[in-house]
Amino acid sequence: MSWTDERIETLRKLWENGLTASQIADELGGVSRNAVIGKAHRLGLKSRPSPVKTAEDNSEAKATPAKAGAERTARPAPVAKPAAPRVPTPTPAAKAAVPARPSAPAAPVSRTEPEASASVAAPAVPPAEARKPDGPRLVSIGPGGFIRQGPGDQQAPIPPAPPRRRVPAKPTPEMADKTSLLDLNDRICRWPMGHPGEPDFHFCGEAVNPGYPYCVDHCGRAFQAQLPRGTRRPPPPPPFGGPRVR
DNA sequence: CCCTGATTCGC
DNA sequence: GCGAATCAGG
Repeated sequence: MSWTDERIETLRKLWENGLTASQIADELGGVSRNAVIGKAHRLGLKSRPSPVKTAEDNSEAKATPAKAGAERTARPAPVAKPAAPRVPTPTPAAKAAVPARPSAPAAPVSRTEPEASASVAAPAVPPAEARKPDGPRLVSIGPGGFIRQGPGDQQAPIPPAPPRRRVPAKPTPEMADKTSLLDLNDRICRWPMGHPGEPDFHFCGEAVNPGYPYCVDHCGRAFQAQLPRGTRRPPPPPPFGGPRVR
């Protein structure tokens, strides 16, 4: 597959949005993570916190001859590589294929800049009960606070891990008016609707509550007032009948 | 092991 | 220019 203007633009956007190279590769489809990184560098997009130390800010680096030899300026032994066509690992099925990883330690929030980052970054996926805006019951009672549910009361089953998509997301008619990952900017609500990987996964798309990454409605869901100190929260139901009383 | 981005270098 | 191979840190 070639780098059309469109694909390059997508790459740019996603890269600057803080998505990982793998995610971008998935999104584009037909390219590898390496291809994305390579292209990004060629485009001059580089520089994002890399796990690998680039700058030799170590003063000892110069002072250590042995280390200097291992430096990548001169590659030691390129050597002949016989037949080692790297097996591209067909489909590691049990991987999450989310556009914006919920678990995101990669939370792009901290990627760009501590300050203005909050608005641009893809958000962590909100608590499960909040993902269904039309759901009747709210279980969250505030930041970090959740009412324990009884055993028979569980609601979110196991999210089956969708396989990684190696094919470009086809714009379907019914998705035409939905807000896709690519449509996100700091002015529209990025509240996820549905689950990443589902065919109709999209984002809210309303105008944001100024200063927040969500619209007014979803700000209300994302940022719930803390209960006053000393407020007793309803005790969780004892598991399986609770402790024996004697 | 998995992931990440960076770099090199044959094509 | 492209991207697989490789490196190196987390």
